[in-house]
Amino acid sequence: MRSVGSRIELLKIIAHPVRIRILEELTKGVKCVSDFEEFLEISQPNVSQHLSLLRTHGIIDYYMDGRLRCYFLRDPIIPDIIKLLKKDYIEELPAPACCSVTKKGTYPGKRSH
Amino acid sequence: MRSVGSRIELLKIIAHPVRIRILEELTKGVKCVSDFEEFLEISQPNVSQHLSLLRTHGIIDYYMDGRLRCYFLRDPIIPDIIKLLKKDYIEELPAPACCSVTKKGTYPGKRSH
DNA sequence: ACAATATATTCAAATATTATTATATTTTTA
DNA sequence: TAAAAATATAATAATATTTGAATATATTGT
Repeated sequence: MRSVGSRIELLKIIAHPVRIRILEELTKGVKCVSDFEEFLEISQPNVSQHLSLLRTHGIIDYYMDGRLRCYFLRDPIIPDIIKLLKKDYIEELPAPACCSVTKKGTYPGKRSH
Repeated sequence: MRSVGSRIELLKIIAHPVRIRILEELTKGVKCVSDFEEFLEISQPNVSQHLSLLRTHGIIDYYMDGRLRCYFLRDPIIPDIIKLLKKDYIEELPAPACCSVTKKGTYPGKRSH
């Protein structure tokens, strides 16, 4: 099992608009570099850089098909994260009851309300 | 509903070891700054900076209790993310069938395997 | 073998993030 | 009302991230 620490590292890596779009596409199926180049509208070297970063972190991998590199998802947490990013939340979390006590909050003075 | 773009921004903000620990604690309940100072073992200004960042992004908020600031969770996605970070995945995603066709992949040449 | 295609790597510049130090603000107690 | 406690803000320095430009590599077609 991966540690929470390495999961945070993973979050950091994927928390980028281009990389999320790459991963979103890969949840749908295999794609090669020039497929991405087309719909991401960024330069080929930049696409490669993002793919490379994702790959060195074990998030994606590829196989060769002629001179194409066909990328695919490897880390099973990705589809769950993508799903979560699209999940609809209606409200904020309920505010805690006023003046609940924090660790230090056996505060001697008067409470302000 | 929040856009996927703003959710990516949120990911970026929370993808930091200290901030995840703060949020993890807040899923358990209200905490004040000096509570964090204690168990995070970082300086008070640094705690405040992290809290401030989380607050300006609407992820957490606080109420006053005397001179204490009692912080609590606001964004309902946080508990779900924390849960996901701790979720146990046994294997990698299944590799796609060899040589499946990408958009450009009606490749005329021989396949390398 | 040579040209073309698909992709990767390297370097540098611009920008963003992080932690530290010093100082300020606010509320409460004496 | 002055001191203290709790917390915030600002400025800085160190570091990391991001992109762009140029170049390199690898595979296939001729």
